[in-house]
Amino acid sequence: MQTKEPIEIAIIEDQQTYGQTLKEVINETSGLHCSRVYANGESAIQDVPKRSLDIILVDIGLPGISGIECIRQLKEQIPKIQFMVITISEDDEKVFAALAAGAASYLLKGTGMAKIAESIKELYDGGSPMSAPIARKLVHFFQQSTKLRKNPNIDLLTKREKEVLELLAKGLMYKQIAGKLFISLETVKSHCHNIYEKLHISNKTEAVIKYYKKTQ
Amino acid sequence: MQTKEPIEIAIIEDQQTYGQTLKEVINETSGLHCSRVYANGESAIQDVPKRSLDIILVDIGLPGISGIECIRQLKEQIPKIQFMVITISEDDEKVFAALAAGAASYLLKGTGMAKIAESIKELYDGGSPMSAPIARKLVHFFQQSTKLRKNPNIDLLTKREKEVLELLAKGLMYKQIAGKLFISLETVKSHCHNIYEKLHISNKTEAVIKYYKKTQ
DNA sequence: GTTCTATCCCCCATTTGTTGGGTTTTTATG
DNA sequence: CATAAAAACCCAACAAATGGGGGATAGAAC
Repeated sequence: MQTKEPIEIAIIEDQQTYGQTLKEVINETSGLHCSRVYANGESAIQDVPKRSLDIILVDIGLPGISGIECIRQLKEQIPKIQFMVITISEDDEKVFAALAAGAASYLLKGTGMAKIAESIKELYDGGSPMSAPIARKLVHFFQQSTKLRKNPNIDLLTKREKEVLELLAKGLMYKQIAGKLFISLETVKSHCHNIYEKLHISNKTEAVIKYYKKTQ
Repeated sequence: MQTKEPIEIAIIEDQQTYGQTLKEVINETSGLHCSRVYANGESAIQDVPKRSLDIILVDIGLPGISGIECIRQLKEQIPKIQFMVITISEDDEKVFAALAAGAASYLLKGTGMAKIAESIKELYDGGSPMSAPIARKLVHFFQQSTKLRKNPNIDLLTKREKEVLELLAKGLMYKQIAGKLFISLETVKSHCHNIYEKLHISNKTEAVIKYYKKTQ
């Protein structure tokens, strides 16, 4: 069981002490192996493509090129490498930028070393370990982005009208909607007319815009 | 330290044995207290508003009203209650529906009891504990939803065509676009025709949809 | 019983999309 | 620089889709 290949790890961290500690802890953990600690993004971008790595731990507050930019570039070149951010900053902007850049895990500094080692394994096994507040941020983001009910007008629509709106938003023509709902073209027109009135708009395009805007 | 109020928990779970085990484990954990196990969504919806609860664990595969619907209704009535889904299903549809309905935590059945107890505390403290594959799904969703700006077709558009598309996406009519860009209606038509061809679509509405799909 | 919803119909104007021309300006490139 | 290609612009005529204004009917909901 101990004989299989260890997970190959590198670290990008400008604070020598912390980076060194991380490296030591990783190398003391069975199944994990860390060969390199890069002190900045530039050297990592230079060197990483020459190595065969599974996971890279990145601090995002680096001098010079930011950890986020570093992830973006390396992820594009070598998509199979997974990135774990380990940092102090937990402001939304950084978190979302890091994830958008390709990070799959985000831990706050302060996380215990044992937990970090465990998280590395979890990441390798297809998870996305997050510190508690980060996970919550993600869930919030998701909930916002799916919350369709921001538009109070939309509640004024009847069931049927909502159905029609959905289909409009898929790009169907009146004729196709009629076919799909087994009603006549005239009925579709009526429904749309009512929809437009209730939403205070005047055509299909605006309806679609309204529909997609609320999904923001 | 042990003197503060315990976290008040209820469970919605149709499988008696599992529900009972959960309850017992919770009540054996210091700081946690579970008074009720509801066997279905209906009874929970009836009774929960009368209690003062912090967290509800929900199985989504319930007879009758689904756990997801149950969360939606209760969350609307009492937003401060936090929901933790504990279920076997890990298909995207269920996961996303549950989170959209208001769940803040999602664990797969199979998670150890100790881990569940720990996760309850984490949830109460503002985290969003997720089983590994669920967390990864969320991250993927996020990355997709921010990344879709890679519609290669859109790069085929000329500068002017992009301008026109922008205005289409704002809901302007051809006539208005013509006015705004100081060109004739016929020119707008031409541009649109070319846009539709390049994007492999056939009308304004689809253009707007494509536009909004890529930008967010 | 009145109101709301869903369905259908007609007529007519407007908007949009297609086809098939053009001209001029800009850009690329040999 | 010359010239070809691409982009931006314009026109017309027609077809299709859309939107507005009238209706009307049946059934459900209140």
